[in-house]
Amino acid sequence: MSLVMTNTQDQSESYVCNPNLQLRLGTVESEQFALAFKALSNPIRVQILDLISQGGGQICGCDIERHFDLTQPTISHHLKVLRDGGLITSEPRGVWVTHRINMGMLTTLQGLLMLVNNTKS
Amino acid sequence: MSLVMTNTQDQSESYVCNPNLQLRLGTVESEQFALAFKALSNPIRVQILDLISQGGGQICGCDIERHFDLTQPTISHHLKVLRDGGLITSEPRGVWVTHRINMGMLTTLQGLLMLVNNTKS
DNA sequence: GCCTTACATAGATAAGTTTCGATATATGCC
DNA sequence: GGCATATATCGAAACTTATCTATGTAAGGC
Repeated sequence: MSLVMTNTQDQSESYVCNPNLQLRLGTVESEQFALAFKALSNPIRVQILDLISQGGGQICGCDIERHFDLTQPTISHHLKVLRDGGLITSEPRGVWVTHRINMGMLTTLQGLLMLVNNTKS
Repeated sequence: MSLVMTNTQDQSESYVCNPNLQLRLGTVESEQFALAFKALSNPIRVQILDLISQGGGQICGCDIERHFDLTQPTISHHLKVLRDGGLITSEPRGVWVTHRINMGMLTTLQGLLMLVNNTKS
C-alpha cells in the first residue's frame, strides 16, 4: 500500500488513502458480535466459561461459586451476562440450574476472528 | 452428569455437584484475554477491525473515519483501545499513522475459543 | 517560517458495569 | 404446611466507558 492518494478524481472532496474498504458487517451484526465479546470482556467470566466447558457440558452454580471470592448474586449476574451474550444456556433442574456452552455461538465468534485474521499482505 | 452429590466424604463441608473442575486459566492470563475481548466488545470497534483487516494489512485513520458518524477523537480513542488490547499495531508514516492486524493475538483468541468449545458430552 | 492536515490528549458528561447486602422465589424434603 | 437450599432480583455505591468540544503536537508542502 502506498499512502499517496489513490482516487485523484475526487481530490477536492476528501483525501482517501485506501478507497476500496467496505463495511462488511452491518450494524445489527456487529452489535451481536460486540454483545458476545462483551460477555468475554471480564476475567471472571472468562474463567467461568472455562469451568463450564470442563463440566461435561453441564455444571451448576455452586460448582462455580467455589472457585471465586465473590458473592452468589455476583456470580449469578456474570452467568446472566454470559447467557445474554449467547455464550451459554441455562436450564433449571430441580433446585439447581445447569449451565452449558453454546457451541454454535463459540463457532460463530471463531469465524469472525478468522475473517479478520485473514489479512492479505 | 447426575446432580446427586458425588463427593460424599466431604458432605459436611459443602455440597459439590461436580468436584473435578479446575481453573485452567490463571488470573493474569484471564485478565489478558478479558482485555483483548473488551477491545472487541463494542460494535464500532468490531467494524473498525473488519476495515483494518481489508486494508492489505495497513490503513490510515482517515480511511476509518469516513465510514462512521463519529468525531476524529472518538475514532482515535477506539483505535487506542484496540491497540491496548493487543489486536492491532500502529505505526507513524509521515503525517499518517498506519494500522495493521496483530495476527498473533487473533490466533491466541481463536485458541481460547477452541479450548472452551471443545465440550465433552 | 507558516499553513494545512492527521492524529493525540484533556476535560466534561451521560450512560453502563461490577459488586455488595438485603430480599424474593421456587424446589424438594420432612 | 414448614424449613432448608439454590438461584434471581432489587437498589445502591464505586468505578469504567463512550462521546463530545476544545486544544495540543508534529509532519509535509509552499
